[in-house]
Order: sequence, then C-alpha cells, then structure tokens
Amino acid sequence: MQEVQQILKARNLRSTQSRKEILTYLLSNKYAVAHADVEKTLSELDRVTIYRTLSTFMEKGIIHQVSDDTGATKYAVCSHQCDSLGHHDEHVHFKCVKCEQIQCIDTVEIPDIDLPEGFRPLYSNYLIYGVCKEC
Amino acid sequence: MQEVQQILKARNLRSTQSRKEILTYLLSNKYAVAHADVEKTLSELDRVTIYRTLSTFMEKGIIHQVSDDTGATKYAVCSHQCDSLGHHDEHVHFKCVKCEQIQCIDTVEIPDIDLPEGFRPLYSNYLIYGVCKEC
DNA sequence: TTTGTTTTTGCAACATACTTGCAAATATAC
DNA sequence: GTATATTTGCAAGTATGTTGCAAAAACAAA
Repeated sequence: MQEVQQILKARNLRSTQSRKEILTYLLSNKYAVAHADVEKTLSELDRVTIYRTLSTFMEKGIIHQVSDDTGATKYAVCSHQCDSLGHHDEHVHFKCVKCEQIQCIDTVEIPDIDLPEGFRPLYSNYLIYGVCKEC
Repeated sequence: MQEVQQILKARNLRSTQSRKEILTYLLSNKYAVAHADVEKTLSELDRVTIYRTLSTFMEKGIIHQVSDDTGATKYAVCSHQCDSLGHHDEHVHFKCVKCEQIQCIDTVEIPDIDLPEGFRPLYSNYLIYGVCKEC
C-alpha cells in the first residue's frame, strides 16, 4: 500500500481518487499551496471537492494552515504527529518577498513569549518575511 | 484642530469626511477591525471608499495589517512612529478564541529567530491564539 | 471668495475566495 | 454482491477585494 493510502487509512478516511491525488500533490510540494494551486494542477477535480478535501485534511491533522497577507489560505503537510485531537508542529514559516513562496522552517520552534497578566496562550503563528535561500 | 485632522495633515492627506469618520472609528476601537466592521458602523460610506481609505492609511503608516486564519484582513492603528517609509511597530498580536477579537500586545517585541543558512529576514508577523484578559 | 487644479468619491462591473444543499456516485463492510 | 454510509459534482449563493471612469469635493492661489 502506498504512503498516501496509509495516511488516509490511519485517519479513518476513505481512499477516494480525489483525496489520493490531492494528498500526493501536497506531499510532492516543498512550498505551501493554495486552493488555486491544487485546482490548476488537478484541473479535473471540482472546486468544491478541493475545498472540502483540504478542510478534511486540516481537521484530521494531515495538513496545517498558513495565513499570509494575500487573503488566500495556504496549506502545508504536517511534519510531525498531528491528528484530529490537534496540531503539534509549532514551527516558524518563511515567506519569500521575491518568489512569494512559503516554506516551513522545521528546525526552528516558535519562541515563547511573556504575555501580560490575564492572557492565556494556546497556540501561535509566526511568519517571517524575507529573501529565501533560493532567491 | 482635532487629533484626526492632525494625523491626516501630517501625512499630506486631505481631510475628507470619509477619512475623518473612518480614522475616528479606528482610533476608538481597542481591537483590530475588518473592512466589514467599518462598513457596518459607517453604513453611509461606499464599500470601495472604505477599501481605498484603509489602503491609503496602510501606505501612510497610520494603520497596520493583521492576518489571521479567517481570510478577512484586519487593521489596527499604529502605536509608534510609522510613516510612508515603513512600519516600525513590530509587536505581537493576540487573538482570543472566545471573543475572536484581535488586540495588539504593545509591550512585547517579536523575538528574533536564528534562521537556517541563506535566509534573510526582513520583517515578521507573530499572532498568538488563546483566551484574553476579558474572557 | 471665486476660480482652477488635483485628489477623492461613488457607481458599475468584475475578479477571486469560500460556503451550502442536495441528488447521484463511490468506498467500504458484511 | 448488496446495503449503508460517505463523498462527490453541480447549482447557486455569500463574502472579499479590484478597476475604470465621471462627478464631487478639497485645497491653493489669485
């Protein structure tokens, strides 16, 4: 059984053609991808199916969301053991101002912060903008 | 001359009715506001005028952007000396998972990060999710 | 305080991102 | 192979953001 089917089965998700194709695409991409990217690449799939599949993958901890300033949500495959109970891969993301690609910086954990009295932190997002290795 | 007019004049922006109302609203709000919030509150203003005004205020360093996981851009008044040449108020933002409001945590600077070889950071966004003081 | 110039606004139309309901199709378990 | 529950595709709708252009408003200077 291939990797994608194992990932789906482990989350009790049916191995449908759409899911296998979308997951394969996500795994093959070193950068975070937007819905539009999936749609362009897998053009035979319905837009709504792609939205729903990404949403399902999020819930099941297969992928995580990265929000940048463009308004379009991007997604990347989780590197560690995430599941329906939560995401456990709090790492920094890097967005290149030249190529505009977002990548996970898995080697760097998000540093903790001393918040003012009364604020209880749960999780966080840290996005660094700059010029990436490749550019 | 009122505060809002001084702010506009200092940036060489004409003191129009729309700008004065939108800026007053932004200043009166302790949380980050979305375009939709402005539209609901100042319902006599045209949608496009609000978009353009927020965009102008961004360029002139009057407000800054906060991106969260909802896809809708939010804005908050800059606390320090920002201008057309750039924003200089790199602070942490906090989004409450109960009331869903975003506020600036002006007292905490974004901690620096040691990026892998080859990455050149320029600026960053750090958003912490959790339960706020009020909730 | 009127006039001329430049900026801003409002409208129409468009573009992109995302959601919901429902019937038909498909995956899985038996 | 059949029953059942899940998933998909289509249609339609909502939310968010943009662009071009003519009319209106702000400002400066006579």
